[in-house]
Order: sequence, then C-alpha cells, then structure tokens
Amino acid sequence: MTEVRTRFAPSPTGFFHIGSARTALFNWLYARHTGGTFVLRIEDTDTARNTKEFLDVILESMRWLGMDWDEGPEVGGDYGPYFQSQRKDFYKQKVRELMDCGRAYEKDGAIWFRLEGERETVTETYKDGSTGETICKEFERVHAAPVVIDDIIRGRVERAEDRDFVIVRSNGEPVFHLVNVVDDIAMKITHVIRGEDHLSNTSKHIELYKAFGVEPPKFAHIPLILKTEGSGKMSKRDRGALIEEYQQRHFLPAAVRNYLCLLGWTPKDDKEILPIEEIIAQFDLADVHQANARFDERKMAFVNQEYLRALPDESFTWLAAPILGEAGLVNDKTDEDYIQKVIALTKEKVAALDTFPSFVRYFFEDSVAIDEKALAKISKKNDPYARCEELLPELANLPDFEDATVDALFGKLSAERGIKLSDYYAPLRLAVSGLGGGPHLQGILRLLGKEKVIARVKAFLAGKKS
RNA sequence: GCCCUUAUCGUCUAGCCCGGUCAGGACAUCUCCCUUUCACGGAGGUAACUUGAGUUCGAAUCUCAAUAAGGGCGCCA
Repeated sequence: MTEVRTRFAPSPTGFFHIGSARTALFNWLYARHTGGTFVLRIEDTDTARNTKEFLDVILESMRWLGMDWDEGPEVGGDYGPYFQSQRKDFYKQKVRELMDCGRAYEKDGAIWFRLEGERETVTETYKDGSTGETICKEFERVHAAPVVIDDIIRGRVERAEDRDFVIVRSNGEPVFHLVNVVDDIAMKITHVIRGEDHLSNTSKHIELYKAFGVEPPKFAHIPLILKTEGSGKMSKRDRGALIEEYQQRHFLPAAVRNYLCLLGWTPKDDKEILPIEEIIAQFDLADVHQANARFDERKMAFVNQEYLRALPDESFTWLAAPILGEAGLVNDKTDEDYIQKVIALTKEKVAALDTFPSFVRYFFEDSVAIDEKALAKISKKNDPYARCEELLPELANLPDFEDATVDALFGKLSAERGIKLSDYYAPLRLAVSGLGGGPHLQGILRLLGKEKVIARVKAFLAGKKS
C-alpha cells in the first residue's frame, strides 16, 4: 500500500472562494485521515499578476482555517518547485516527449494533443455563450475509445474525447490540462480530489496519463456548492462566497471549517458540530455525497454561534475587546475594567461577533437610538412612556443601583399600581439601551449607573413629544 | 446542440449497496414550559421520498424512461 498523497492546486487570483476552500479542506482531511501527505501547489502560470499579494490571500486563508501543508510554498519538499511559474522547462521537456512519440503536433502556432482513433471532418453550429451568436465551426472529429474514470465518489464513469486539444498556447504558455497532469505525475499524487466541474475534463487528463504511460491516480469528484437562492454554483459575488468575508465578520475559523465539512459530507452519528480531530478520524472519500449542496447562511451562523457559546470566557474577551476598538466604541482612555464588565455581562447573549458592537453600543455611547420595531412591539400591550414616567422619580430617589434595591422598587411599584412587574422591564430596557433584547436588565442598570440611567429615561420621554 | 453528473421536509441530510422503518436528525419556522425582563435550555407541532412505467406478496430502496437541477464542451484555471 503506497502512501496517500493529495494536493490542492489553487490559482492565485486575489480571493479564496468557499468552493476552493472546501476542496482544499477535503484534500487536507483525507491526507490527515490516512496519515498521508498534503501538497500545496500554486498554479501561477498567469505571471502578469501581482502574485505575491495574491498568494498571501490563499496562504493566510488556509492557515486561518487551520490547514497546514506538508509540501509547498514556504515549507518546500522533495518534489518542488511548487510554483508552476518555476517549472516551465520541465513542461517543455514533457511536451517534447509527447511530440517525439507522435502524440502532439504543432498547428496555428499552438501545440495540440493527438487522440488516437479514426478521424472525420465535421461542421458544427453552436451558440456563443456570451454573445448568443450562432457560430459555424469546422473541426476534426476523432472517434477515440471511451476512457474509464474510476471515481471514488461517482463510481465508474465513461467518457470519450472527440477532438484534439491544445496543450501549449501559441504564446508558449502550457495550458491547465497539461501542467496539471504533468505535475501530478511528478509529485506522485495518488488521489485527485476536486470539484465536480472537472469531471468532464478528466477524460482529457486520463488520455494524457495514458500517453505518458503512467497509471492515472484515483479520482474523487466532490459535489459543488450552489447559491442560496437562484440557480448556479456560488460565485465570488455571492454573499458568503469568499473566505475573507468570514475573517472580516469575525466568524470563528473552526466554525467555518466545521460548516464546510457539512456541505457534501455527514458525520456518522447525529452530531454535526464536532472537533476537527473527530472529523479527521471519521472522514472518508467514499462517504462524500454525490449531489450538489446549497449554501445556507443561517445554518452557518448557527454553527458559528455554537462555537462562540463554547468559547471560554478569556478567549471570548480576547476576541471581543479588539472588535469594540475597531468599531470605535472604545479607545485607550476607556476604563479597562468597565470594558471587561460589559463583555462579561453580554457574553452569553451574543450570537455573532460581527454584531457585537451594535449589541453593546449603548454601554459606550451616550445617545441612544431607539429601535422602532422594539418600541412598536412593546407599545402593543403596554405604554412604555407611562411606565418610564412612573419610574423616573422613583429611580432618582434610589440610594444605589444594586440588584436587590432595583428589584424592590419594581416590586413596590407594581403592587401599588396594580401593574405586572414584567411590564416595567421592557420599557426601561428600551429607554436605556434602545433595544428590545440584551443582557439582564439589572446588570445593565448597575453598569450604566444612576446618572446615565436617569438621563436616558428623560431623553426617552422627551423623544415622545417630537 | 453534444457529453457527463445528480434527484428524500424551505435548507443540510440519515435510510438506498443487502427491498418490509409511524421515512430519523439538524437549521429555519410555529406552539407551550422555564425565566415576573433578555437569552440559553426543555417539550411538542407543521413539513419530504420529482413523475410515469416495470420487477416483486411488498419499492424511498432494484430496472427503464421522462422531467428537473448542476457541470463540461476555449489558445481560462
């Protein structure tokens, strides 16, 4: 049994797509599951771009998701170089080999791969995808024997190529199909795990393997990730399509990774949220699904929330505090102890870190924006202004804002006026925070302090007249 | 147009290989309980085998077809 070698071969384009991330993840998982080797190879044949910056996007995103590679950029390996831009001489040599044995030829300045089989010249008409124009084109159809793709996920797939294809462009650049196969052979890749969009192209690749006299690797074509709504696969313009978006929105990387695993694969028991070690132990290519999966932002958010809740207090504080600074709510002058108290009070109620600033804004800003929806909801069964009117003088008379003192006041008022105790909570919460939800009311009052609470209740009442 | 792949609740899916289940779980949604506030939590509800043939005593499960969805047919990767 030879050692498993998987690879992820991204092209540095400046962003890291969620589909690419999952492909990388499945390659990584399978290598880790089998104790094999995970290779990272950069397909940067398009040298015109700023590859250093674009490369960093990929490397950083991979690391952010907790993926490491055994061979590739920055770590090296025995089968390098791992940048296609540095392997051009090697490709030339392999193309030479194909030409020497008659499997490649030059035409129109480009180099074509020659299929084996009977040939006939045919004319086909088809609509151009972008312009919609009908194009007539003459080409040489080859009746090549079908190629068998033995796919771990799809099973046996048969497909025949019917025309020669370009392997080196007229500008001298080798094309994807060629370099992909040549590198996979050179790097001794045993399992090619990639998106199903490559399944049809696999017949080209197998033809190349055969021409080189090499046994093809095992293939595993994983399902695609589709848009939440509408048709087609996730494109970079779709919300949630880019890994950088999750970084910016302060998703927890382990949560993103966990959710990604759930798209096209399911753990054996009913537990969906599980540590990566357990996923590695369970993951197997044979269990990967065949049908495409639709991306669901809400479930992603749920998984993230679960990971957030499971975070130890210190870790949460460590993550949350800088986010408040980023949002401009706190700065060097803000009392550190106060920040800690706010975070401690709100931690268990926070659903996501990107909404954390708006969730605690009122602790740091004096002007409170009243949530109209919350106001309307409360007003349905209660008169928030009347309740605050009643509370205002009483709050002013309170000696302190300890929980017991505040509770006693609520109790006294509700008994005197024959109003439900809870009818005081929501109006007061709205007046001091502007929101319909949040942490324990008593905690809010205690942290804000008497002065601010009184001022905000007054401001709330003043807002009624306008 | 040609080729390849796929098809279970709104979404992710279990079950399919080796026919007999009240077709299970999760997200979302709704109801109730807990909490005299917020949320978590707990209990429950609504909700699916694409259609049509065939094989069979019996089909989500096996076969075929139709339909639908996705992908590929570039001197993109």
